[in-house]
Amino acid sequence: MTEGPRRSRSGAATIEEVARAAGVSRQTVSNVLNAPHRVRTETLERVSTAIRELGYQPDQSARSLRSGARRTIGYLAPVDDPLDPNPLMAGFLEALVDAAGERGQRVLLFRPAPPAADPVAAIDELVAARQVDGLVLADVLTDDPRIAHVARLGVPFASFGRTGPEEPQHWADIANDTAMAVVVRHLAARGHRRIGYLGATEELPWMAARRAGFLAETRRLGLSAAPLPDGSGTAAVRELLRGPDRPTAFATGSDLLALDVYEAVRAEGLAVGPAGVAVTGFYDTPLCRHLHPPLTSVRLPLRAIAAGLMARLLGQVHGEAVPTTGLELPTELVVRASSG
Amino acid sequence: MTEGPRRSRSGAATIEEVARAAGVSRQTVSNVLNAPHRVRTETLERVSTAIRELGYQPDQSARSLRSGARRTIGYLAPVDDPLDPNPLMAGFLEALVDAAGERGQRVLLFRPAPPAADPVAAIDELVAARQVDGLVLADVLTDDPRIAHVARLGVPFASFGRTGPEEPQHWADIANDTAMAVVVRHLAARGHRRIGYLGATEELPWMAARRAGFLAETRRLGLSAAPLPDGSGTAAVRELLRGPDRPTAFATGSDLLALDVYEAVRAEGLAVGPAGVAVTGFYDTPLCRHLHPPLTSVRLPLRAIAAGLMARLLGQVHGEAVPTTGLELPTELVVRASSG
DNA sequence: TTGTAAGCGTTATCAG
DNA sequence: CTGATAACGCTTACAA
Repeated sequence: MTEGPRRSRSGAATIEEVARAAGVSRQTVSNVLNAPHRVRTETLERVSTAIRELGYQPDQSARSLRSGARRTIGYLAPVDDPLDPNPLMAGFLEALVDAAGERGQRVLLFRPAPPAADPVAAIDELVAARQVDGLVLADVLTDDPRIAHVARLGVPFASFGRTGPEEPQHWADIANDTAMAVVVRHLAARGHRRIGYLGATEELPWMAARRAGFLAETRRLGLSAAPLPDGSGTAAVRELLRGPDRPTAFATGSDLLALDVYEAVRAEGLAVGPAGVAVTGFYDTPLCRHLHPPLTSVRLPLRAIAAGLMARLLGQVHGEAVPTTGLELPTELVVRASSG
Repeated sequence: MTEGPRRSRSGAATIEEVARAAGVSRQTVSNVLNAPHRVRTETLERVSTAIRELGYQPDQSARSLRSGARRTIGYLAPVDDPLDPNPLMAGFLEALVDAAGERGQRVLLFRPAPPAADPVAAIDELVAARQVDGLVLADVLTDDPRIAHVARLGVPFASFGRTGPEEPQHWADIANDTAMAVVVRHLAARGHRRIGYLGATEELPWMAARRAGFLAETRRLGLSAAPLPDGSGTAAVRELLRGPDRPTAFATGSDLLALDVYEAVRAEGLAVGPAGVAVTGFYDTPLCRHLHPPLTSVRLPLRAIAAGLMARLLGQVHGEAVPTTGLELPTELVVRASSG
C-alpha cells in the first residue's frame, strides 16, 4: 500500500466517484466531457446531473499528463525599464487573459529571474517543465533573441510586435505609421501647416515607425514638419516654440511625452488647444481625461490584438495551417479638446 | 497497445532516460532531485551530469499529479474600473511574479469570464481543476465576498488589503493612514498651516484610511484641514482656492488626483510648489517625474508586500503555523519640487 | 544507499 | 454505445 499524495483539501470529486453516482463507467464520464456525441442522450443527462451535483471538474494535471495538452499559455513579462514604462502592459494583459479564457486557456505569467534576467533561460525552463502549450511575447524588437530562440526550439508562439523577415510571421501589431498619419491628417484638417513631433527613441521599432509615419504624411500633404531629436524633452519643445515659424501643433509618441509638450507650451505663455498649440498623445491612458484640456490620443485595439495572437498561437498548437503573414490592426484616434 | 499522448514536440527527456544514461534506477534520479541527502556523493554527481547533458527537467504535470503540489499560485486580476484604474497593478504583478519565482512558484493569472464576471465562480473553477496551490487576491474590500468564499473553501490564500475581523488575517497592506500622516507632517514642517485634501471615494477602504490619516494628523498638529467631499474635481479645488483662508498645500489620494489640483492651481493663476500651493500625490507613478514641477508622492513597498504575501501563502500550503495578524508595511515619501 | 512495485486521475484503444 | 485495460511520467513506501 502506498501513501497517496497529500490531498490538497476538501476531497474534490474524481471521475470515478461521478461514474459510481451515475451508474456508468469512468470512460463514459470521460466521453460525456470530451466526446458528448458518442453518448446516448439519456445517459448524457444522467451523467451531467451527477457531474453538477458533485461539482466535478477534471484534475488538470492528470488530464495534461495523459493528453499532452496543458491548456495554458505562457506570457513572458517584459523586464521593463522604469524610465520607459510600457503604458499598455496592464491593459494588454487583461485582454490576453480574456482572449485566452474564451478559448479555454489559462495564462501563466513568468519573468526572467533576477539577477541574470535572461529571458531565454526563463523560456527554456518553462518549456522543459512542459508547463505551457505555447508562448506569447510582447515588446518584440528587431532581431529579438527571444524570437530566434523560440523559433529554433519549435515552440508555438505569437508576438505582440513584428518579427524579423527571416522568422515565422506569427505576430500581431498595430499600424504605427498609419496611426501617426491619421494624427497628421486630423491636424491638417484643423488647419495646422507646421507640426512638431516628439518621440522617445528610434531604438524601439514602434517609436521609429510612428516617427516615420509622421514624416511621410507631413511630406505627402506638403506640410512643414519639425521633428525633435530622440530624447528631447520640455526644453527642446520650448526652444522650438520660441523660434521663428513656430509649430501650431505637436504630435507625440506617448501620452507622457504629450504632457511634456503641455508644460512647454504653458511655460511659453501659450495655451494648449486648437486656438493655441494643438497636442496629441499615444496609448489613450487614463491620464488623457485628467488633463486640461483633455488630450487627443491614439487608442490601441488591445482586445483584437489579443484575439489575433491567441488565434495564431492555438493554430500552431493544434497543428493547423497558420497564416504566413503578420496581422496588422488599425488604431482609433480619440479626439479631445487638446486638438479639436 | 495504446497510443501515447501527442508528444508536444522535441521529445523532451524523461526520468527513465536519465536513469539509463547514468546507470541507475528511476528512483535514484528522483532522489537526486527531491532528496539529494539520501544519495551517495559519487552517484549524485554521475546522475547530475546525465541530467545536465540530457537537459532533463521533470514534467510538471506528472509531478503535480503524483505529489499533489502544483507549484503554481493563482492571481485573481481585479476587474478594474477603467475610470479608476489601479495605478499599481502592473508593478505589483511584477513583484509578485518575482517573489513567487524565488520560492519556486509560478503565477497563473485569471479573471472572471465576461459577461457574468463573477469572481467566485472563477475561483471555483480554478480550485476544482486543482490548478493552483493557493490564491493571491488584491484590492480587497471590507466584507469582500471573495475572501469569505476562499476562507470557507479552505483554500490557502493571501490578500493585498486587509480582510475583515471575522476572517483569517492572511493579508499584507501598507499603512495608509500613517502614509498620509507622514505627508501632513512633511507639509507642516514646510510651514503649511492650512491644508486641503482630495480623495477619490470613501468606499475604497484604502482611500478612506488615507483621508482618516489626513484628518487625524492635521487635528493632532492643530492644523486647519480642508477636506473636499468624495468625487470632487478641479472645480471644487478652484472654489477652495478662491475662498477666504485659502489652503497653501494640497494632499491627494493619487497622482492623477494631484494632476487635477495642478490644473486648478494654474487656472487660478497660482503656481504649484512650496512658494505657491504645495501638492502631493500617491503611488509614485511615472507621471510624477513628467510633471512640472515634479510631484512629491508616496511610494509603495511592492516587493516587500509581494514577499510577505508569498510567505503567508506558502506557510498555509505547507501546513506551517501562520501568523494570526496581518502584515502592515510602511511607505516611503518621495519629496520632489511640488512640495519641497 | 538503491531498487521494486504501486498508483496519482485521466484519456485512448479496442473488444463487447 | 459502453466497459475493461493500459499508459502518460513521476514520487512514495517498503523491501533488498
